Amino acid sequence: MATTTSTPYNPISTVATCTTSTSDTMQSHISQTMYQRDSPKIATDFMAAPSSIGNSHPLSHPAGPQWVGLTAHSEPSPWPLHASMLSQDVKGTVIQGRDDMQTQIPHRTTHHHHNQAPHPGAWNTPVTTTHMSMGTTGSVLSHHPHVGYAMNGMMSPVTQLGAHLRDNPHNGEHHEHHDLSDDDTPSSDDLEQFAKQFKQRRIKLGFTQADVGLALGTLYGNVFSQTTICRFEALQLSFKNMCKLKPLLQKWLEEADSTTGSPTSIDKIAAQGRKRKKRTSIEVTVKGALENHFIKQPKPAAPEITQLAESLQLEKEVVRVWFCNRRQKEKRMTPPVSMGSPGHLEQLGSMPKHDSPEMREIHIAHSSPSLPQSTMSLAHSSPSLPQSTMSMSMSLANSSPPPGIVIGVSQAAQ
DNA sequence: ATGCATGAGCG
DNA sequence: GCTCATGCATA
Repeated sequence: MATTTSTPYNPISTVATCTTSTSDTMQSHISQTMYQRDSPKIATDFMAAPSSIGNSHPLSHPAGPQWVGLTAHSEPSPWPLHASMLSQDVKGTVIQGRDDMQTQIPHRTTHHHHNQAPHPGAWNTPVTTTHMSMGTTGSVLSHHPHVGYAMNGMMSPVTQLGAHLRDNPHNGEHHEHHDLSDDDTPSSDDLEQFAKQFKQRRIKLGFTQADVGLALGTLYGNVFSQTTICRFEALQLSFKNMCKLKPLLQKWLEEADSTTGSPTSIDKIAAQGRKRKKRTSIEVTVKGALENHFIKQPKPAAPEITQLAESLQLEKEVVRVWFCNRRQKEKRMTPPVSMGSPGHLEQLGSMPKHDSPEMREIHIAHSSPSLPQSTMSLAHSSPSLPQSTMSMSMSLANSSPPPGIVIGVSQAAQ
């Protein structure tokens, strides 16, 4: 059973095999530790990220219009970071002096993201275009394969990944993005490189992921959590999402780079919390069962979910969410590495990844999907299952591993 | 670093 | 009720 710790939310049944649960308060320390290694003890004491920015130029980005367009696309107005805070049940209120980090990151009140593309899976959407003028104007455009993301400055008009054309609602032909002076849709390669470089610089500059997230908030009004920055670096976001964040991070990097040395003035925005359901801890065995179902049916219907939930003694909602998350995970950009056929991925948002030379070891797999444990362990060690491949092949041949199935990917994490 | 959760948007 | 972007809480 799962440990669903009930909370102000729903008094769950009673299943309580708590494994983890209410005693969470102390955990914060742990995470702190982790972060520290990230940041060599920077000047970020407490809330001060070396904000190069603050004093020098809070928001001066030379290229004003740049992602204004972006924002327009996604969020017309800078969010009002309300300091409204609700008390939360548990939560380390401010933690020890230093790291601060995510302790309590504000989550912007309401609106923020509603920038989804009109159609799912359409990476072609001008996510980051400066001005999207492409509506229908068929801009022809150039898809010259040039990769160029410049650290400082703008990126070259990139082009496109040839892989996701298929989703193109228009027929597979991608057109849009014409090169705008700055970046357009970067290629997966660009993103990967940028992410890597970003991480390096960030660490060198002594910032933690959390610092960056906050800085983005003060700089551009867009606060992000440590989680998001982390995922960006690890390419664990959807392609579209990566594209959206890239310009921001790039900008930040430029700022940070140029203003090294200056102290920060980033202030933390008040954090607030809202009652949030306690995280349900699903047991391994149960997870295995869920994984199994997922392989067979990634999108179970309501009744199916209900049934499953019942048999697993989980709340229906928990199961539903689990599937949602699982599906989402499958769409991540991260390396379905060495996929057999990048071209025909289901629709994943995952990009046509090519194996990156450096990290990742691939394990060929083949365990029968019916083994929860194995599945689990795999899932465990490799956060990113080559699901697409996996699920496909698995579902097709439930026990005969097609050649080239990747099962485990271990990425090098800093 | 990642699991489960929330919520806007959408159909 | 799903997808997506995002994040709290955790391991």
